[in-house]
Amino acid sequence: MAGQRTRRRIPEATVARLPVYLRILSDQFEADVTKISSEELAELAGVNAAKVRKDLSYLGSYGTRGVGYEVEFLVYQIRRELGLTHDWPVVIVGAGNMGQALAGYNGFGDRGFPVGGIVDIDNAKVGAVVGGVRVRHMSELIQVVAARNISIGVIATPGLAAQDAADALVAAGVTSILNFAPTVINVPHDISVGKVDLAVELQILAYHEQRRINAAKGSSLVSVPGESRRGASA
Amino acid sequence: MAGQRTRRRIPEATVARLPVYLRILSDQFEADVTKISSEELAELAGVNAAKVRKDLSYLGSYGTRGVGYEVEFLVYQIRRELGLTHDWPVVIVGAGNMGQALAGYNGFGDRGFPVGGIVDIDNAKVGAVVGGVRVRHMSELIQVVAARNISIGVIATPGLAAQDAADALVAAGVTSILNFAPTVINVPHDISVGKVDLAVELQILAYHEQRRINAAKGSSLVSVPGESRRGASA
DNA sequence: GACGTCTTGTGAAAACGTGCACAAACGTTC
DNA sequence: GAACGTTTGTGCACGTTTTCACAAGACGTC
Repeated sequence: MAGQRTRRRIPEATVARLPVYLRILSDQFEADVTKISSEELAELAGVNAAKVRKDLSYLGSYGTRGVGYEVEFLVYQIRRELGLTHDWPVVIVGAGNMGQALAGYNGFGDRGFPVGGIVDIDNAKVGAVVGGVRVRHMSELIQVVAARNISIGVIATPGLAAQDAADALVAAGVTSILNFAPTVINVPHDISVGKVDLAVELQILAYHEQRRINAAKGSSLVSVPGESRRGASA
Repeated sequence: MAGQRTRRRIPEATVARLPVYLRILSDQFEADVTKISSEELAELAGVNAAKVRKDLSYLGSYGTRGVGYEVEFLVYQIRRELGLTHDWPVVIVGAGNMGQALAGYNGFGDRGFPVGGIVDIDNAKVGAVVGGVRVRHMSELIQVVAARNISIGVIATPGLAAQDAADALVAAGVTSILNFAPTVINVPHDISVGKVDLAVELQILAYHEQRRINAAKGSSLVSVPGESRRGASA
């Protein structure tokens, strides 16, 4: 417990996997499992055991050789490293189809990201209540952000409005943005951006389907080469 | 056009960026732009120009030195490579919050992925119409898939039901799965899986926020190190 | 307390992805 | 038709990520 500073840099690829481990470990803890080996965790996460060990080693040496990792302790350490020891309220920009779905999605608040506000530029949508939160007008964004000290914004607007939404979020003081709009947004270099693009994901799958078909056509002799499960994030 | 077979293997990282280029190029085409340089496309896509050129070179030598790329032709080539010359109907498993939002989201059908069916295990949900499609019972999945020759399935169930949904999809003959449930699913090696996990994306952002805070605390002297915009594909 | 079994933690190698830098190719102008 | 400015296509070096392989440490047993 030597109040250690987070000075080591965790590779981005590892950061993207830690949430997956965290969820699995939390589930195991719920199921009264008290310890787990890298092998078991790897199996559940669908990755290689060596990768799990290297990933966890960035957090520190929290395992016990010959035994494994203590589930509860690991959960705590990952949560601490990811900054999940407290809630991070988010503000959603755009109260359309997508924005409403996100606001109504419990998996958000349940995992420490309560919807602290939702705004839309369309007056017709203002006032409606989705997911227990009243939709406010875009012009009030800065107040919404300030009121709950929000640092994460979610863009759920149509593609054309995404850049304006990003600009407004940055102006309001948000420093991390999760973009659901099908547009590349431009932000200052010190703002973190995550992207979720449904069409892109489907098009990647289409490519694999296409290859499958081409492969089958190319030679009916060879057994299907086949793609394996792709990784996360991104 | 020497009916060239797609025998070269395109790196996964490139495949993930092609849809982004495609969208930008389509927009440019709509705006009557006829040619574009790697520099311009890179700027719009938020990536390095050399990367754009290398990515496009996997499709073939379709640029003209000293000039750039012909937008319309590039659009055609990328669409061909990604297998987007025809529609890929998808079946959605789970008609809850998320499933309904997805079914109602036009960006799906608009981009060549019409909702060919939606199923749920809950009889109370069967019969409802979302996004113009009637919800059918899970037990009819195989007929739904067969009827429209569907090869892509979308899992929009709660986490606990995701593995069952995946098994059912595979049994029904689907070969690509996009998983929105917060669970790692196990599938045969010749099935492609894409994953979209909102909580994971938010947790990655939380990590960056956390680091920002730690950095600021660590030394008030040093200027903010700051994370830059992260890549695609969640 | 020595031995055997188990599992971590980590160097080092291999694979993969990125970015620089420049020759080759194109269009234009004189 | 030569000279020039432009932009592609790609070899090469670099950085990151993955995987292997194994020494070091923990536990249980005799």
